[in-house]
Amino acid sequence: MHDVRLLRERPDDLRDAMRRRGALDTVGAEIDRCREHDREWLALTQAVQERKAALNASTQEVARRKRAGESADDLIAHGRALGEEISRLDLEVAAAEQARDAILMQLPNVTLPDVPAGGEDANVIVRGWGEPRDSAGVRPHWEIAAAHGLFDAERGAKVSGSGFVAYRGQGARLVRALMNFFLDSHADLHGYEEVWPPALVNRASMTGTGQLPKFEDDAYQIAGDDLFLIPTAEVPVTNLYRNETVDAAMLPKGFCAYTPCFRREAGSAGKDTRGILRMHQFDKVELVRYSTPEDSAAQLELLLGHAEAMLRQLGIPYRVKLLAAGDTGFSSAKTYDLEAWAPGVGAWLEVSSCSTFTDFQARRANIRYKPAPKEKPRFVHTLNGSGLAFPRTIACILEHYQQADGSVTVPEVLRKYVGTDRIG
RNA sequence: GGGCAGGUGGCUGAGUGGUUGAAGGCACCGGUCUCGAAAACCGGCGUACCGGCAACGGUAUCGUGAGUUCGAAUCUCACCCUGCCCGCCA
Repeated sequence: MHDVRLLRERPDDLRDAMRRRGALDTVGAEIDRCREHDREWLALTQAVQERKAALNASTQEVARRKRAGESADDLIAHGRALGEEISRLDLEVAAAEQARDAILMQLPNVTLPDVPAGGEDANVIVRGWGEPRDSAGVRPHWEIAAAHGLFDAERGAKVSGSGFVAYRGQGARLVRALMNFFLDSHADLHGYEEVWPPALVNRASMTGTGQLPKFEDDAYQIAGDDLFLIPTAEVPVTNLYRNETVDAAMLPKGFCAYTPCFRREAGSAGKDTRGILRMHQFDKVELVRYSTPEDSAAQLELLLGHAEAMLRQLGIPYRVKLLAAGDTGFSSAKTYDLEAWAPGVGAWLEVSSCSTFTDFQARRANIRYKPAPKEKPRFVHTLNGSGLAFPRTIACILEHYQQADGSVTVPEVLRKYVGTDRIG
């Protein structure tokens, strides 16, 4: 959610931000309508406040006269008429405000100056790490998994539907190993506080981080209880401090959390659907950071480094991609994707997405901090990134560490968690 | 899920439908006093929005939303949350 003042005072900056995302064609007219609603809201607000002041004065006079034992019938009639007018105006104010905010809530965040304008063609590979393995002779992860019984897509589909798998045997063990390895690393080495949050959240939380109202169709909703299955731990963890003013001494603050993630993936049928690359339910360890506005750019690099460390520890080659404005998510101001090399499918797989949301989420969720005891509270900046998403990491491990005999060498750092140095 | 009791400012805690944005206390800030501090005393002390260069003025705000009324913290309804008891459950 943007500050209304951006709309009111610097509409050209807002328009320019939408242009860099390639979204001006679709939202340009909306911005104009939004400004019109705002002007209307302002005029109506002033009109209704004037009448409320008059009514309050009249009411005081009624009270005074009653105490004095005088008649106030004329004022009461006057008040009744004013009250009716106020009721009408109040409805109009609310309508204008709602129309304005409905548009404002649907406008994506303004990207930072160092984010390239344009669509995905303008994405920039910032750096790479490791030697991508030659694809020749490397089987895709689903074949390896099938050979060793690591996950069961057929029965997952029977139990739940397509897009769900049951990890089994060493596959299930690998999931648990990743969970422990990631959480141990972030909590013990990178200084994050470990959180085990709720996996069902309410509407206010989903709105706070930007999933609602625009992307309601992407989320699973619980029938009968206005609750949603979380699409990422970002939602419950960022919303931990919703409607709070945090202690400035707490910043910067990092949380790491393992959760399953649930996504309807409406509209993405057929894309990357082989194996476990795109699931309705998957596991992820998420990193969430709160920072001051001044510090958030540096915090994003720090966060990115923590996610990268996981791939380095696992020994999986990857590259860092800075997303162009048009490819950057709705709430994000700047996003780096971490793409790991999967030689079996011959593709770079997005295993992490690290973003700064500036004050976009904090404004929606009303998360503030007091810079100094006497100063006014300011919105914090929120950041988050995967550290890492499990299924694609598993795909990369199975393919990168695949041996000629079809077995898979377990990455050094995972051996104590998996309990073996070889799968299959 | 059923029953009971509650939700008031940073905290605590009053509040007969009519100068209640809200007593009192604590905390906090400024001042007097003091070598300094404490105590005492005096004064100040929420937030958001609108108008104004500003001083300041206005509107809203007592869990949330609706309603009754000239006027609601106070009355009505719904919902949310907290505590306790019962039931159920890992």
